[in-house]
Amino acid sequence: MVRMADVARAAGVSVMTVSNVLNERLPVGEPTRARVMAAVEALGYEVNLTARHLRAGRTDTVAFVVPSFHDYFGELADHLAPLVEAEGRHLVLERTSANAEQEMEALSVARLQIYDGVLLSVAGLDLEQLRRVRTAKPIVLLGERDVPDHLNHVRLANESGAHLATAHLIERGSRRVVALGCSFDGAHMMTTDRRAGWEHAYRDAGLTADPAYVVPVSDYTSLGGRDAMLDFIASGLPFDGVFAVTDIVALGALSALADSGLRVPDDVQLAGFDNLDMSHFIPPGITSVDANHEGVAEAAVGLLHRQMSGWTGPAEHVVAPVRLVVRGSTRGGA
Amino acid sequence: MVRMADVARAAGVSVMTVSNVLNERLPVGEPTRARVMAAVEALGYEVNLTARHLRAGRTDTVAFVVPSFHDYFGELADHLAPLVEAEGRHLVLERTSANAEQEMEALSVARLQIYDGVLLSVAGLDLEQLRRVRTAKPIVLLGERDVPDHLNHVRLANESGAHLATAHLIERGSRRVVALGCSFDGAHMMTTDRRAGWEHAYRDAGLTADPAYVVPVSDYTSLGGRDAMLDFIASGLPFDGVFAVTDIVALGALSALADSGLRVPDDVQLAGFDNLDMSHFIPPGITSVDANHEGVAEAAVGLLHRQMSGWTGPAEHVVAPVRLVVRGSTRGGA
DNA sequence: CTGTTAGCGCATTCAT
DNA sequence: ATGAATGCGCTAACAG
Repeated sequence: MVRMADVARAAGVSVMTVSNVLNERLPVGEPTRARVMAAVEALGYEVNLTARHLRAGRTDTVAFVVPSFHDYFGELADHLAPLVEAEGRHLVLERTSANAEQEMEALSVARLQIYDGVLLSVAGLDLEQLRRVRTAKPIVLLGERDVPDHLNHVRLANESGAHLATAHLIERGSRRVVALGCSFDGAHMMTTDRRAGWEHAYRDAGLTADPAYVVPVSDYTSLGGRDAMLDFIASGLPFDGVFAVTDIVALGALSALADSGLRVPDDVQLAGFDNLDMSHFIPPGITSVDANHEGVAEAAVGLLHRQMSGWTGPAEHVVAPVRLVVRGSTRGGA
Repeated sequence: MVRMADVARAAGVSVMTVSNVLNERLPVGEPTRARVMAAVEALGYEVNLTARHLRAGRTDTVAFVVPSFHDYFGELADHLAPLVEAEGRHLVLERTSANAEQEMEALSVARLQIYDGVLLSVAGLDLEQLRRVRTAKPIVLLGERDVPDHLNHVRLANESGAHLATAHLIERGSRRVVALGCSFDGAHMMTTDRRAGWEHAYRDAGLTADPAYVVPVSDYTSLGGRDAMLDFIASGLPFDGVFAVTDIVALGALSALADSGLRVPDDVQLAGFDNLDMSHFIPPGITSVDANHEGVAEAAVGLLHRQMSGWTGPAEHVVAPVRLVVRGSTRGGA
C-alpha cells in the first residue's frame, strides 16, 4: 500500500503539503502542487479513507437502513441517492431483515459511528425500542409507525391516502370494499391508519363500515395477499371492491380474483397503496395511492442534512401528502 | 465519546484487557471479565469501528455495488445478504447509476479499501474499463457482460435460458416470436446472448429466425418494453409470441398487448427472463426463465469468501444454470 | 492471565 | 507557503 508519506518523499515535500494539495485546503504553490500531483499519478496513490475518518471524524457517507432491499425500499433508495449525492456524500444501504434485534444492532452507536448520518426505515421496531435510541448522530426515521418525539421522522399521510382510495371505490359504485391487509391493532401503525381511512370514507359517504371486511394478511407479500383474498372469497361474503394495504398485497389480490373468475374492475374494483412502478403496467393498471417517494426523500434528506450541518433544534415530524393515481382497476367516472 | 481507556480506568485494568474481553481473544479471568463488562455497561461503551479498522485492517463488511437499487438487484441483494452474514460480515449496497464514471469511482482503490470484499454488478462498464481494475482486494463481478480473465465472474446461462423460453413458445404453437429487447449488437452481452438463444431455438425446431423480429428497446424498463411492443404492433408484422429479454420488459409488453386487445396466451404467448417475484402473480402468470438468484448468490459469495480467506489461484468464471418456469402466459401442453 | 510498547495513515495545530 | 510534532482509538506482538 502506498501512503501519503511515499508520495511526499517522491515529490520531495512534506506529508502535510501532499495533504493540502489533495484536500485543496491551504494554498500551495503551483510548482509544488504539480510535483505532488505527478507523484500521486506515478505511484497510483489513493487516500486511505479509514485513516482520514479516524482523524477527521467524517466519512461523507450516509446509511439508509432498510428491512429488505427489494420493492418499496429499493425504489425509495433510488430517490434518496441523488439527493444525498448532491450534498457531496455517498449513500449506502444496510439491511435489517425486519428483525428487531438486527435493527437495534444497526442502530447501535458502533454502527452509527461509521456514518455521518442515518436514515432508518422503521419496520420491526416498536415505540419502546426506539425510545432507547440515544445518539448524537444525525438520524431520521422513515416509516409508518409511531416514533418517539425526540427523533426526526417522515411518514406518509396513511389515513388520508386510504380515504382517497376507498372514497374513489365507493364513488365508482363499490358498496362492500374489503380492507385487505388492514387491521384494528392498537399501535399507531400503517395497517391501522389505513383501516381508519377506509372506515372514514364509508362514514363520509353515509355508509357503515362492516368490521368483517377488514381482512388481515399473514405477511405483506403478494402471496400473503393472495391467500387472504382466496380465503375471503371462499367465505362467501359478498364484496365488490378491494382496498389493499400495499400494491404488493394488491397484486396478490389481483391474482386471486383472476383465478376465481372475478373480473377487475367489472365485478370487483381494486386499489392499492404505494404506486410501485409495476402498478402502471399490470393490466388493467392498478389504481394506487402514490407513496410520494420524491416528497419523502426530499423531506428526509433535508432533515438529515440540517442535522449534519450542526442544527440542534427540536425534532420534526413530517407527514408527506399523498395523491391517488386512477387506473383501469377502478371503473371510469359515472 | 467514551473510549476503551475510560472503560479500562473504570474497571481498574489495562486497555488491552478490555480489548481482549470484548474480542474474546486471549482468555481473561472471570472476575476481571465481569468487572470489564460491568464498566462497559455502566459507561455505555461501544467500540470505535474506524479505529479498529485502521489498526486491524479489516472491516468485516462486504459491498454489493449495483447500477440501481430496485427490482432485479434488490431481489438479488436479499439473497446475498444472508450468505455474507453467515460468514460473520455485513453486506452494504452502493449504487453506481449504471454510469461508467461512478462505477469506476466505486471501484477506485480508495472506496474498495473500506470493504473486505466487493461484489460488483457490471452494467455500465465495458471490457476495456474493467481491464483497468487492478486491485488486490477480493472482488467478484456479477452480470451478463464480457469481463477480463483475471477477475472472478458469475453470470447466467443466458443463451440456454433464452433457448428454453423460445423453444417452449414454439412447442406450444407460436411460429413468429418477437425477441423483444434483444439485439445483434456485439457489445451488449446479455441482449445478444439471449438473441442467440432465441435464434438457435428456431434452428433446432427446423424453422428460420427472421431478424425483423429482433426488436430493440430504448431502455430496459417496462415503459421501454411497452413502447417497443406498441411500435411493433403498429408495424403490422404478424406475430404470435413474445420472448422479452427481462420480466420488466415483458411486463411492458403485456401492457401493450392488453391495450391492443390481444389476449395472452390465446393470441400471443409471452415469456420473460428473471422470474421476478411479481411474475408469479401478474395474471395470467408470466412464464419466465428463473434467474437463479440462489445459485448466483452462492457462487458469488463462495468465490468472494475464498479470496478473503487468502486463496490466490486463478480467477474463475462461473455460469449459473437457469430453468424455465411455465405459467399462464404460455399455453398448456399440446 | 495481564500489562507495556508501538504504530496503523491521516489531518489539526502551531511553528517557521 | 511549507514543515514538524502530535494524537484520533484501537490492537498486534511481546514482556512479565
